Amino acid sequence: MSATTPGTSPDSAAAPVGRRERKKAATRRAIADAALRLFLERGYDAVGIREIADAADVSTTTLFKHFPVKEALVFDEDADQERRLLDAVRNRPAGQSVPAALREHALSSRLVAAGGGDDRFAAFAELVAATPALRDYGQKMWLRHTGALAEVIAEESGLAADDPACRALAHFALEAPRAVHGHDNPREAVARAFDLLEQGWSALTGRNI
Amino acid sequence: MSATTPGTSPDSAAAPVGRRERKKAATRRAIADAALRLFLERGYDAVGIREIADAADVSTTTLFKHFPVKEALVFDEDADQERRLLDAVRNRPAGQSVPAALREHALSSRLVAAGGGDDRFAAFAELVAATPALRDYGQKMWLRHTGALAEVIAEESGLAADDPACRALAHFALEAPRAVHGHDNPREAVARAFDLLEQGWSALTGRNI
DNA sequence: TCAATAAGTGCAACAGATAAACTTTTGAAG
DNA sequence: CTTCAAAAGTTTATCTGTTGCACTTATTGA
Repeated sequence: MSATTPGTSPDSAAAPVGRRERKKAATRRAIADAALRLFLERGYDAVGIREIADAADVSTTTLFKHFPVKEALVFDEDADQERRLLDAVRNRPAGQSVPAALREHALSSRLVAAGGGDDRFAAFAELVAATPALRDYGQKMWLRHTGALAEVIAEESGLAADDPACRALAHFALEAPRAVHGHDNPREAVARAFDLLEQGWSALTGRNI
Repeated sequence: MSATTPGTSPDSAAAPVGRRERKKAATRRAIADAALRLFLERGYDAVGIREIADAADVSTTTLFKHFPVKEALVFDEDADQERRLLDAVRNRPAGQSVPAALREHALSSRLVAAGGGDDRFAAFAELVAATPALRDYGQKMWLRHTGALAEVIAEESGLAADDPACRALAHFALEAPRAVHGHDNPREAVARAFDLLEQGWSALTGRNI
C-alpha cells in the first residue's frame, strides 16, 4: 500500500536548489499539513477543498496546481517507495524466491505491520482505512508500480520481459494485502495469500529463484 | 469483468407484475438507452448528466434515483452475472480444478473473447476500454463478487470458510484479466495468469479438485 | 537590465450529486 | 367506490470537486 509521511518530514530528496523551488516546496507542505490536520480532526469527507485552501492561506487554484485531486492531499507521493519495493526483490537473500521477497516486503510494511511505535502514523492509517475514497486511491497509486515490478521480476527470473506471468505475479503481489482485507489476523492472511503465489511461481518457473 | 446488455434486452428476470413496476422499468431503460446512445455517439466524458436526463425526458433527480452514479448508466447491473460465475465453479466438469474452472469462465467471457458476433457489444466494450472511469467502476463492481466466490471455493475445496487462501484465490481470479491487461494476445495472457493460480492452488490444497 | 518563465491569485463557471418540499400516480384496503 | 399511503417524479436550490481565464508578482538566466 502507499505510504505517506504525515506532517513535516525529514527531507529524503535532494536539497532544493533555488529560492523558487524552496518556496514552492514550502507552499506544498503548508497545504498538505493543513489538509492532514483538518482531516484527522474532523474526517475526510467533512472537510472541503476551500476550507483547506483557507487554512493554508492559498487559493483553491493554487491548491490544485500542487495536488491533482483531493485524495492526493493525503497520499503525498513518496518517491522512494518504488525503489524500496524493487530493491526488496533485487537484493533479496540468496536462496529466497521472488514471491517470498515480496511477501517479506509486504509484511514489513507499516500498514500491515500494525504494531511498533504509536506515532501519528496510526492515526493516518486509520483515516485511510476508514475512508473508501482514500483506500481506493491508495491502491490505485500502489498499482502504478506494476510495470516496473514486472520488469524486475522478469530480470530476476530469466523469463521473457513480456511474459504475462511476470505482470500477473507483480499485480497479484501488489493486490495481496487488499485481497485478504478484513481478516482478523492480517499478517497471517497476507502470508497465506503469498503462499499461493509462491507455490504457483515455483511450479511455473521450475526453480525456486 | 462486468457485462451489460446494451439497449433493449430480452427479459431474463421474472416478468414485471404491476403497472407501477413496469413503468419504473421503462423509465429506467429509457434513461440507460439514452445514456448509452449519447455515450457511443460522442464519448463518455463529453456527455453531461443533465443532457442525458433531457434526452430521456426526466429530471436529473429522477435519473439519480435509478442510477447512483454516472458510471452506473453504462454498467446496468446484470443479476445473473454472479450466479453464472458461481455456477462455473460449482458445476465444473469432473476432475477440473477450481482455478481451471475460473479460467474457462474468464476465457468464455465476451470481454476477453474479443471474437464472435459483430454486434453492438463491440462498441460497448470499446467505450469501456477507452474510458478509465468506466474501467475502474466496472472492475469495482466485478470485485463485489469476491465474498460469494470465496465461499463457494471454500465449499468446493473443503477448506475452512474463513481460510484467507479462499479469499485470495477469489480476488486474484477476478483481477486476472486486469492484471495482464494490455497484452497483444489477451486469451493467452489470461490463461497464463490462471496457470500461476492453478499451480499454486494445487500445491496449497494438496489435491487437484 | 530585461524579457521569459513559473507561481500564485481571484473569480466565475461547470459537472456530478444531494436535499427539501411538493404533485401525481398507483395499489390496495375498507 | 372511496380513500389513503407509499412510490415515482418534478422543481428548485445548493453543495463540492475541479477547471478556465485573465491577471499579478517574483525569480531567473541571458
